[in-house]
Amino acid sequence: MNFQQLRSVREAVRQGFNLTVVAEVLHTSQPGVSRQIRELEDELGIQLFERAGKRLTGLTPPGITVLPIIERLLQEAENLRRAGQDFASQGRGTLTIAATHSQARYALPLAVRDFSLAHPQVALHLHQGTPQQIAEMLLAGEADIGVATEALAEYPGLVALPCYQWTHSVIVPPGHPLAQDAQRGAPLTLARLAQFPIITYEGGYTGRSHIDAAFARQGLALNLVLSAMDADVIKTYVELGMGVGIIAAIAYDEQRDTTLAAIDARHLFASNMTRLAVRRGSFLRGYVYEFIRSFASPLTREVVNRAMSEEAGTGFDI
Amino acid sequence: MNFQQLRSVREAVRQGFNLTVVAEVLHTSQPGVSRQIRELEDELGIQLFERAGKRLTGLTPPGITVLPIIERLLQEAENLRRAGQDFASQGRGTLTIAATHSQARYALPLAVRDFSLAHPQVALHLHQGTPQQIAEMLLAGEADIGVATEALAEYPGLVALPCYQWTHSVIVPPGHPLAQDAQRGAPLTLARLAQFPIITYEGGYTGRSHIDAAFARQGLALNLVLSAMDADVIKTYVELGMGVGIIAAIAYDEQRDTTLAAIDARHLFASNMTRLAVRRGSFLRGYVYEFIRSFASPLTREVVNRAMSEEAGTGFDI
DNA sequence: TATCCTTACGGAATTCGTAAGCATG
DNA sequence: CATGCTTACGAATTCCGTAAGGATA
Repeated sequence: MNFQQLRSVREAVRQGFNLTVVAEVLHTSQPGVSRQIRELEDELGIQLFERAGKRLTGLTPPGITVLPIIERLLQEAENLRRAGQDFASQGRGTLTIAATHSQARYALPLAVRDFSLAHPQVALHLHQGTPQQIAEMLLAGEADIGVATEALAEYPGLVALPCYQWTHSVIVPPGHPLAQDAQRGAPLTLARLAQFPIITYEGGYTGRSHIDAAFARQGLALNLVLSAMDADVIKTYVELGMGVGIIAAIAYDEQRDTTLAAIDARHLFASNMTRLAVRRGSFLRGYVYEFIRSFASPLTREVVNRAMSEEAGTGFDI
Repeated sequence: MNFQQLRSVREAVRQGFNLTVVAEVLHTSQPGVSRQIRELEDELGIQLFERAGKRLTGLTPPGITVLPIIERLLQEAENLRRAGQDFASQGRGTLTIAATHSQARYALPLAVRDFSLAHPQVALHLHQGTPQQIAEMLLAGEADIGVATEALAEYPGLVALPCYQWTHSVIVPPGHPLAQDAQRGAPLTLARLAQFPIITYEGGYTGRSHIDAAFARQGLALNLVLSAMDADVIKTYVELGMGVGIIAAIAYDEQRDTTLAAIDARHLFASNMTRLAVRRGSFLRGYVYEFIRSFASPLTREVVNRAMSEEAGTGFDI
């Protein structure tokens, strides 16, 4: 039994049982892969793959049982290598953060700047994507840390840690009827909001689910004129007068956004929990803990380790 | 990175950093072991072992961090092999049970007989030892299942499952004053018991702790004339009139033990919980689950799996 | 001085890629 | 007939054990 055999099996499953592709991915020859798999099957005494003639078509029941063990083995091997690097490279290394636009733009900058000052030797990579893409990157080991408000807590392969809570704000051009309401001290209601065309986040992004839920609960129709993946785009169209924006409160900056007025809307929509996730079972290099800590100070090394060793919870957004 | 390197490191720690011994244990040459370790250190880029001159003296901090990862890797490799055997050998195989004398003699026989009838292809091994030895055997992978009343729940590396509760009985020769008390209907008390020389289990065995605790709680001195590791020995000396025996109630059989009288003592001593333990993270072959089930029917495969995936509890005897 | 680890070296075994063969959609 | 897996074979590499060397308790 050796690691190359295990890699071949794992990759064969990932690549849809096409050994030619596996060989390319593993930078080796196709007969080599074929042999690795056969040798492992022989040593274990079981067929791992269903075969239609010569082609592999899927996993056998033993293969299904054994695959998780193989994946754990390979992950631990990866952990070993990382642990080595962590000690050997005295701070040098790479930190890959996968985040949604909102997080990358409004929540992460301070922590990222501080980290990069404290660890000039660490190359930072900031990837953007949907919450689902972020989760996939973490699971594939392509990112060390994921940050998003949605979805992360629903993957059992990930450990999602609550970072901070935030609420929505409504943004309008100055002089907009809603701005006048606010100046008169009239509290904003969903019914009033429903009278205007709305611009907000794409479905599945940045607390959009809570917006839909609030309108649905009161039986109101959301007159959505435009949806976008980030607050900057939303702001632009609100400035153009296309409608009323609903964005994360943290995305509005009074100093900078002088062409817009913000109205607090925390009483209208359920609050959101932004979570930071890592892959369950990963070895985290020392500076990864430090980044997490500087992003969300309650998340000490101990807290993170405890969460990682706990059983996968039910995990849904608050 | 390969498994032989990992085995060498693990064994070096286990054998007290003596590579000559490691080589013997691994059936290879000493320079081979030396090289395996050096190569792994080179590949990981860190020293795993402290060296005084040429001799290894202990683990470095990186070594301490990395050792648990190595142990997990090797255990998963073992799991993989076992899973293979489980499918390949269609029922054939080996089941090693480590138990205390009491369990082997009084609790296990029925389950063992049933199992051996149901699985004639499985070679059964019944090892006897102290609870500590049983735990060590499980941790070392030398036994599949451990059964004991003491200690097992205190090892975080083990998963201990409660099987059944039992209490103590007092045994005396017929005609003994205590037997006469019982015939008159006078309930047995600790104070009365303290008037006689006592024969019971060795410290650390079969509920002995609860016996000591009961006497201590009432400020009574236990007049221990003899202690033994198993009920059969105790019975023998009670028959000889050397003293009053305190044994597990299950160890007295009215049919067989005609030369002795038993007096229920469940009201005097805290009841005991016999536990079955397996190593945390082990792959259990199908028939292992079946044996567990037949020994303690509430312990279904699902119950066992759930317990194994739970976090290590505080774990002390009830 | 006995124990224990490292280095050096040569033979053996393993490993791997290329080329050819064969089955299947 | 193109795709995809297996078999065959030879070269290169790796692996491992023996023998010798050196440091330490």
